[in-house]
Amino acid sequence: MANRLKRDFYHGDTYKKARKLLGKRLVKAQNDKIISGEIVEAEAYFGQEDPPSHASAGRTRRSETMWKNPGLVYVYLVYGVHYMFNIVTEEKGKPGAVLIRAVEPLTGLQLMQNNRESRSKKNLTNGPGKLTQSFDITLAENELDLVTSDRLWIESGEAVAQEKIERTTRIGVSTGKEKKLRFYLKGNEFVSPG
DNA sequence: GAGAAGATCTCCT
DNA sequence: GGAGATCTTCTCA
Repeated sequence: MANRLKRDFYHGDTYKKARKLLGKRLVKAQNDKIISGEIVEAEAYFGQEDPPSHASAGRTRRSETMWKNPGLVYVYLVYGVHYMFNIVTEEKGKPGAVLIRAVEPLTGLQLMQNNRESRSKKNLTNGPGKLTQSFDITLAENELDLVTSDRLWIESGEAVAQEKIERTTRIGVSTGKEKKLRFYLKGNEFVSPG
């Protein structure tokens, strides 16, 4: 836990944070066991000027977390089936978040397979709905603070070379498709199929 | 209080 | 490659 990212990492431009989160380690404590994975894919979501972002509709009960302190976790349910895991960025009072779309499993493989009822390793975390299942992230984790929580946090990992980062348009959104706000590690097999 | 839509995954053909 | 699952949240009456 020594390498845990501090508040100032999350504070600031969402676009840059999405890119910088690649290569970092997402860590979850579950029943005294540790689950962790390297972030290999992320997307940036802004505020009012970004149609697919929940924040574009204004401050509502669901999206209120995006206006709160950077470093908080924003979790919500899509299609009544899958949880999405986001990290709040920007300063307090300004909406912004980074959606974690995929991670590469590092530790706790057994737990992940139990949480997802045993699939192939590659299928555990190569998509936003899958990784929340593997990490056992639900609405109960909404508004957790990654800086102070003792069950969910992010650690710094190996530095990622600029040329290994690919930038494309976001996936699964119906508006604002033209913006290239999705980042992923080139060639990594745990990046979502899209 | 009812109706519609959604930042996805899985199974089936 | 396509549809169904399944429920929270928001909008409008």
